[in-house]
Amino acid sequence: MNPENAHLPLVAVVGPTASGKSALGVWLAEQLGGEVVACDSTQLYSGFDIGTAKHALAERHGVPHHLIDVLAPEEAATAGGYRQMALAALADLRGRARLPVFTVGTGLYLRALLEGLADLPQRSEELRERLRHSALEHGPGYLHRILSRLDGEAAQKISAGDEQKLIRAIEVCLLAKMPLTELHRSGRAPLQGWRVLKIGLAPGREALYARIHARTDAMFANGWLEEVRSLLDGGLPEDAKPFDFIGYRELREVLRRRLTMDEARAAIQQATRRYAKRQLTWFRREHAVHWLAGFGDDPLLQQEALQWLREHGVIQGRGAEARRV
RNA sequence: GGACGGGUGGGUGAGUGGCUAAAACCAGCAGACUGUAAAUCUGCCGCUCCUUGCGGGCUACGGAGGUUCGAAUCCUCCCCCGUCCA
Repeated sequence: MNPENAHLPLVAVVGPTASGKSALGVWLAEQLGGEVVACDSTQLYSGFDIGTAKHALAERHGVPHHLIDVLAPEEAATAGGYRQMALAALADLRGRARLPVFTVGTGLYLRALLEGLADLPQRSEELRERLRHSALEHGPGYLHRILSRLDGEAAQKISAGDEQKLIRAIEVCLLAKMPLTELHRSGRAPLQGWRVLKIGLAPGREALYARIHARTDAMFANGWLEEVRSLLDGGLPEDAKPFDFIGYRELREVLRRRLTMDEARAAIQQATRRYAKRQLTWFRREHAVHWLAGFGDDPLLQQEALQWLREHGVIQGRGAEARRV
């Protein structure tokens, strides 16, 4: 087999927020000669550090991290864009014979990378604006009726209340001049040349929630509010995409004096709990995940993870040897 | 001590005689999701039984009685909370 196409191992650590994905990712990378690749829609943005739980340099233990701080706050993250960047990162790692260790919070992005995306038109802000406008004029149900006409099958799958998904579906149909369903049928291009090993972190619900609460408090103590203040003082528009992220929107409201710190804290903890739940729902459906019950910073769990990877052909201090696997 | 106002399901809070296991919202649980995904959306949400049905039973609107064919809704007394007057 020619090395360019050899199936090299790729590790993906999935799990809900605050389950210790980064800690496990760094540790595994250290043990196995790898580098961390973040798969997180929020860590993509530079400047938004505390609330997105980016590892500080010291916590990275010298392990290179990729796909963190690669977008300016004014830019828009998308699944397709992430896929492109991740493919580039993978090519780089392959060239240097390093093991990629993905830390995955955004399930959609991982799926976009591994399974590919159908070849669909990109979003068009102008078209979306027009659709939103006529939706307002014609009242509820309008977008759903439009989609039914363009693509009945897609309309059945999307709830009439889900404006965001309806708009994307309509947008695709109009721009491609073809039903979305048909475009989906033409298939996607899955990732080639990598053998994916997924490890899932599944701490108990109560313990996870407790961590979420504690982490929120720690973020507050680390000057999260100050970070938000300086982002806004630096001239960033209040409606920049990252201000939609959990915590950033609440702290923006604190600075506008529409929320007290205590209210913000409670709202953030709650939103984070719900987010973790949605992640769990998504990851439960992910195929072939090796689930470990606990947190990623637990040494015992780390050993288990390492053991499992070894059993599956990931070789310590890999590099040239791994190519022979 | 007196005068009002109020006590409703985990929370807020609608409901002033039957259409009410009780609006709405929140929380919670479950789920969907191929380019906004830390987003967006959907379902369930007192207990229980079965032949899982716009099905049956039980419990529920501070407490105890009462009126009524029927009460969260009306009456009586009691308890508690708030405001005001002494």
